[in-house]
Amino acid sequence: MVTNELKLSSSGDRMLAVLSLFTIDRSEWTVDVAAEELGVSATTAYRYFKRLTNAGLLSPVSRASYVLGPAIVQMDRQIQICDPMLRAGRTVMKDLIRYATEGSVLLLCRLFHDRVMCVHQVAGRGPLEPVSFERGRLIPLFLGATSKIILAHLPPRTLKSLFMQNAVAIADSGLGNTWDEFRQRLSTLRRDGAAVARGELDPGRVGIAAPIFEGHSILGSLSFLLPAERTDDTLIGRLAPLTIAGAREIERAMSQQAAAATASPARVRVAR
Amino acid sequence: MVTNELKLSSSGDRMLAVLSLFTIDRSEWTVDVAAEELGVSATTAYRYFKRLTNAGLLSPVSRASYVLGPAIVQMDRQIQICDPMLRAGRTVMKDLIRYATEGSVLLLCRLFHDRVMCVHQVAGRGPLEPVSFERGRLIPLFLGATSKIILAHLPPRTLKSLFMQNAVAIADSGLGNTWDEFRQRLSTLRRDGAAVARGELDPGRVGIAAPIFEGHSILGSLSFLLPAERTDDTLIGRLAPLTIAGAREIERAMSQQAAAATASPARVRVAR
DNA sequence: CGTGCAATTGTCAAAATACGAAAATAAGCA
DNA sequence: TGCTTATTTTCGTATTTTGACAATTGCACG
Repeated sequence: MVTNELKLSSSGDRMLAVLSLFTIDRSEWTVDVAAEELGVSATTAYRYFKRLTNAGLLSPVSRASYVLGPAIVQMDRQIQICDPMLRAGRTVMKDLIRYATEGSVLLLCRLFHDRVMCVHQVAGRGPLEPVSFERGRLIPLFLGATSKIILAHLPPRTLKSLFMQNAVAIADSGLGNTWDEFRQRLSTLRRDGAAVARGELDPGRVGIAAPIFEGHSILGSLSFLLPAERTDDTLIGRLAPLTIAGAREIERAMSQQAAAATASPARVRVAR
Repeated sequence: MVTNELKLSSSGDRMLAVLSLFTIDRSEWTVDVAAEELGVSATTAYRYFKRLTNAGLLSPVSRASYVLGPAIVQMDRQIQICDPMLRAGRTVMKDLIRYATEGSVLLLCRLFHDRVMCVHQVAGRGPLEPVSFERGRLIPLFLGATSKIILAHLPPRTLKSLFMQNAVAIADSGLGNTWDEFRQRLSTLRRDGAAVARGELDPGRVGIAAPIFEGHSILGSLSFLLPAERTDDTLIGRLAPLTIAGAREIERAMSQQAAAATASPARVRVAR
């Protein structure tokens, strides 16, 4: 029988697996239940929880339950302040949003395992319909411009195995029914330099996404989300090059940061 | 010789200690340097980094460096959405901020080890001077109204050991020069139900803080930060009871949440 | 202010694995 | 292509981890 549980060979991995139990749907765990879920004894589960609590990654709440802890909030702040892509992206995005029509949003996203995560979001002028793809949320690699342009730049062997395991999802999202079709579509995306998708994630929105690289490997993407009713091909034709240019700017800013960091050891000046 | 390094007896703890290497001042680490800092072999450090990277807690960046990873952003979102105190606090704070003068801020803070962390912040109307105590940031237990009101409600034995180890910091922050004075001041704070401090963290601000409990143990505090020039005793006299009432509301909302969660297993309904 | 029940922390020997050193690969870079 | 640096493997040994059980703590409830 094939299980889709991750094979965890070492004890350290098992302890970290505790963290992945905590999801939005199940945000509180008791030690007992977690022990059962993980397939370890209660004693061991208590040990894991204690360590994670000491590290601040978990925090006890009333009556024997635990939730994710404050160290996460702290580290998130650190990422906000220090993460190279986020730092570079923030500046560029603040600038770029001015070109957007009312009700638009800019997203900065990042590849994470086999999905894509939004790490920053800048809203434009005007009333804003809610964006379902908010900061911290994961979406599949096959849905939306944001994801597709990242997908298109994954290494061939990764693509092959993704295709094998997700043929249905891939067909559903219009990326082709055969491996050859799939390869073809992605190749086109790469040539165009940007992906455009209509209403794949949020019904009322059009997405335009450009890839962000570090060296030769794909890191994430920068995308415009525009209100569908006010978006035609002319607008897309104008904003696509802008998005691509923005992505290049982010890359440039990142490599400059990296160079500066090498010259004098990486220190960001901030109030502590 | 006394070292102030944490004694880490187990391997799991050592692995988690990797995470605490990452600070705002040193947000990028190479495996080699981290290995040296942790006092483990390079091989072991590679193992730790690999595990943490698999869990998404770290993320490689160019040229052999690592930074905190995307799982943290994801978990932070989860906390934003699910954390009982944050959920309860958000609602109450949005309401409460209306009572504040221009340029005010409301903070929701939480005890974390021997410090206090801001977990949520709501700005009032009007131009806002920067608040140094922003979300995710830690401050000592002895500085500012926010901290002092939490300190005042720690269990006696904790207070005793805190006093022993921080006599200087405590004296500096006006909490007393002797154990008896210290006890006296804290007792007064407890009786008042709220702490008031002027310019202890940000020079131009006055803080009014009320404690938030869960059961009998102190969890955190709710505080108003007001612009000092527009704040007199009359205003403080009005806002202090409001702050206290807000804290009680948060407690009530939390216990209601907990009750609801027990009735039907804890699930928060959110778009995924 | 006990009493009882659940939560949590020791104890200990067997079993698993983490450890470091050195060698082997892989990955940039010129 | 070579060269340097980063990362993974290998392997025998020492250390930890693990789980069953016992002991203890800590609330909640009367």
